[in-house]
Amino acid sequence: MATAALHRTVATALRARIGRGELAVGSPVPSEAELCREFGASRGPVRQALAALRDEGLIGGGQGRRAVVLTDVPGQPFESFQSFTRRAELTGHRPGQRTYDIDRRVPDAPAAAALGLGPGEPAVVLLRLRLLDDRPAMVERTTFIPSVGDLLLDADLDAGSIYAILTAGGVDLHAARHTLDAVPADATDARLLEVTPGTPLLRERRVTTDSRGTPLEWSDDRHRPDVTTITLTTVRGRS
Amino acid sequence: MATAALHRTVATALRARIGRGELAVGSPVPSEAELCREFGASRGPVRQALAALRDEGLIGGGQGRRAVVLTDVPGQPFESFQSFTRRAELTGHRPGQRTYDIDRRVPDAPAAAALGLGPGEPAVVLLRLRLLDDRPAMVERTTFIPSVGDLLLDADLDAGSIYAILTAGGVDLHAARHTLDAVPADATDARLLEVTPGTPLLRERRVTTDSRGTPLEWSDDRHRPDVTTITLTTVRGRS
DNA sequence: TCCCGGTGCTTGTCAATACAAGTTGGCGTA
DNA sequence: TACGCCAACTTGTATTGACAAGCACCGGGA
Repeated sequence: MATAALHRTVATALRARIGRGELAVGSPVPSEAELCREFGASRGPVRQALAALRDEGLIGGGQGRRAVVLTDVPGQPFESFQSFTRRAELTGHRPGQRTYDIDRRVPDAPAAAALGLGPGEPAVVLLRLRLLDDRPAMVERTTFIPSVGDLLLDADLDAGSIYAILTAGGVDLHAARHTLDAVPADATDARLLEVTPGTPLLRERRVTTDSRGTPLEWSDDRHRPDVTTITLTTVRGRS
Repeated sequence: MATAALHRTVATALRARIGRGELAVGSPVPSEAELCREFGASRGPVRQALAALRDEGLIGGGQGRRAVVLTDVPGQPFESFQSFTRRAELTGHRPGQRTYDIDRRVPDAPAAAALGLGPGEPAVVLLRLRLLDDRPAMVERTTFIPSVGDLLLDADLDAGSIYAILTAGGVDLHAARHTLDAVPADATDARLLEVTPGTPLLRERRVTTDSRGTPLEWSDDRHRPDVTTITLTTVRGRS
């Protein structure tokens, strides 16, 4: 962290300017040449930084045209997708949590399958309710492989973000595959989220892997749609 | 299409190899040096191609480590997120559609707001049912700004993909912002999707913009969760 | 046997340069 | 005035070269 890579420095600076409104939505981003002069960099790192912002949907543009600020709302990149706490903070709300159960035991079949565990192999299973400004927002049923989950057994789960605990513990959360659909609230969902059974809930099932493709975590999250929604931006890429 | 850019060529070739299983899941991707030799390219374009696959979640890896194939299922990049037809084809299903209404008129308030239209300004409003293997899958309520929607008024909407018609007509669909939640089926949803009213549906609201940030299209899509789900992959980026 | 360290390979970062391709705006002409 | 063309600017693409940082493996020494 001593001296960050140049392209990260540029990207972070531009993100900050957009966030502060210094670069307003609709206004043009400084040209590559200007950014090169300002940061004393060559075009390589500057273009890397701009490509990152482009992928996040913050800026648009095209060949021959100056890039333009499209929005100042970041479109749920990986970190805020992974961490309820982070997402809440970014949107200006207060996150909370109530842990109902955490235990080391044999997980149910879908979890075992997603994590690639053989029958009878144990895992760390978690049931947690997430709150947004003290209102029930999401029920979290998460299963971790033992080497990851063991980091959580001794931690104070009602204190903060699991994501923060894991990354601080050196866990390499690299990619996640999400499947979204809608389900009626079952009895447990209804009780914890304080809705009537059958209420439509947004379900997000997810498996998170490290950079080698090893599954680390499987989760079945159910959102109260009047409290939390999922927003994301997609950008026309190469293909 | 005469001669594609080199980095696109490399990316497309690698995607194809992964799709065909030639590069199996879990196996290492050829090193940058090998790809340079194979395609007669320098490291720049090769690295650009690998970065694209990394963003799509197809490969993982890290400094000093060979990249590894993570999955052979592409994680809904922009195109397949935008086009029901494309998504269906990629997953091996047969798309269909029934157009119930298309008209030029003043849109409802949410649509007008999303498209930045003043009160009384007209737009092209569409109501369509999408089918997957002849089963009702999704109700599409889409509103286009006039310059875009006019391309559709004369087209045969039951023939193919709107996305294809628009891009062929030179429309610059660049980025989309999606908001996902769950709602109970209303009377129209229930009739078209052949479910009982109140059934939980996955709702996707989306505004698509061009590369300057001008809104082109607003849509409220409701999915039957037992027929279609939304899957996507997120990758830990820079930030 | 186990651990340590070195070595070579691989990816990450950056510079300087060159040309292609597209956009924008202004100038001159019809 | 209106149109078209050209010049300047901007981004896209690609090369070459260089060094840093991390990883995997193998061999030697304790």
